[in-house]
Amino acid sequence: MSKPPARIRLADAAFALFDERGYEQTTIDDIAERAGVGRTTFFRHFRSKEAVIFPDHDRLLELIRDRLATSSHRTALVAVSDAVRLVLMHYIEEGDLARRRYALTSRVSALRDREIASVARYQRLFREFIAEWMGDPTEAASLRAEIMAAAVVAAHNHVLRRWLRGESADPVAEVDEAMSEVLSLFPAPAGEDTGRGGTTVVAFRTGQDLDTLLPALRRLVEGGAEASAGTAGRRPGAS
Amino acid sequence: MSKPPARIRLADAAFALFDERGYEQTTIDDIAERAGVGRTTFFRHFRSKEAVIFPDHDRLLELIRDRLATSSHRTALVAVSDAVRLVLMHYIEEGDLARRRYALTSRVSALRDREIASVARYQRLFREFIAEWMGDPTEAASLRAEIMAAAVVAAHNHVLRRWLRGESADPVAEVDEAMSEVLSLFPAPAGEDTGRGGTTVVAFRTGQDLDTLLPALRRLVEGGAEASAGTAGRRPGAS
DNA sequence: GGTGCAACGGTACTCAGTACCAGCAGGCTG
DNA sequence: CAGCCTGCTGGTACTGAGTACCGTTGCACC
Repeated sequence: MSKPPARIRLADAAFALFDERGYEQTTIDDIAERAGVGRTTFFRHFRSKEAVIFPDHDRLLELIRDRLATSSHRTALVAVSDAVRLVLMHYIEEGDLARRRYALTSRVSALRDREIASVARYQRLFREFIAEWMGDPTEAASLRAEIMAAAVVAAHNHVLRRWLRGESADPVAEVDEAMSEVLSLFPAPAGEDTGRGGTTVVAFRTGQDLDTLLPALRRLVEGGAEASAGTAGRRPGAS
Repeated sequence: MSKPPARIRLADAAFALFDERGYEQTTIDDIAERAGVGRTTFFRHFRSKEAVIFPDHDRLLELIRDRLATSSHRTALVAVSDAVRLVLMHYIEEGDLARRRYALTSRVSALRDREIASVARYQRLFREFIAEWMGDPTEAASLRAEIMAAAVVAAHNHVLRRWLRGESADPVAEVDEAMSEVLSLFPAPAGEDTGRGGTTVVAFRTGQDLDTLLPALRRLVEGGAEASAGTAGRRPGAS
């Protein structure tokens, strides 16, 4: 009966004590004592009290960075929505541990804040990747990259939280659905993923009927990418 | 020459010292001493060391809650994109103070994390408002609310940061633009803000030309909201 | 003057996190 | 075997944030 390594014992002890007495009511001394190690050893394995319950976000962040760097997707958004699956997978592999952590972060605001800060780092990575990928330094492109990254992360979090609450039996399928929902929000620029000669229809609402606006539609299609992109940002329904 | 109230003196002293020595290198004792008050008084005015430099998010959150509760906009997203302006306005009114805070949060990760956590609270409020407003408890609606809230906040933050960096002369106009960009991503359900009899065109990409898909388009338009909503999530370009 | 009250200062405490030092087991070399 | 290096460990002492409590001061109002 050889004892498991100190790191494992500390994590187990921490989770157990947090469950028993709550997070704030548990001191590092308590954790170290139950794990049968000295206080110093705790800080040798974990940077802080909060770090005990969180996964290694830095490593995961690096994993994602690599995945993005070597990705060969058609658009930045597809690459990112693919990479975000890594995060979901990581949590799923943790299984019950992830759920216990969720129960804690739901109750303790300090932990919730920390979780949110971690998520923000993923979002930032995505934003930078998208912006770089687009290679378009304009303001509009930068804003678009920001919104895209936020949408991907929000969709991921939504699915993840559903799974953590036990509301989802198949989170992988759900995240696929959620990602295509996000992708559908951001139609790819014309002539990019489809070959030339296709048709791009831009979404809008209008009080006119289809026949009335058909000529304008034809003009847009024939005008190519620039013309259709030019109207994408406006909202004809409001005029 | 009557001294300004202790709260102001403390905040001034804190900002000055943070600039001089850096955030971590400044202790509460330092701040209290420079402000000419006792250490106890510091904690009587601010809950923590971080709280000195942050605005009163709780109050602002309440302001926004009220604004949302009394808003009479056509869609939840419009109401939210309107309410988020309050946040921007608040920062703008702070003027130079907001910029000094930004310089600090950019350097000190603990402060950045705290800022992010605050922003997440706004986002959560927006998400809950949108979800409630939609009154649609389905999974798809819930996901949509989450993404909408994230997009609004991302767009706001983008404009705000530009202004904080001195890259924007007219942030109010910019946030208006950014919000209509967000609104254009989420077309309103049919028959809601436009009267009946209008036409809804759903965005998609296809390899076919306009004439080929025109019949299908007519069927969609005549089929009404359900039919068009049914195709909104798919991506014909991928099939 | 007395009373209530709000803000203040001081002391003492807990606890997270850091720095430093000393011990100890195992492997490797001479 | 002795010497030595290395990785892991425990202990002690310190700094600094945050809390609890208590006594004091200043001020308005009666």
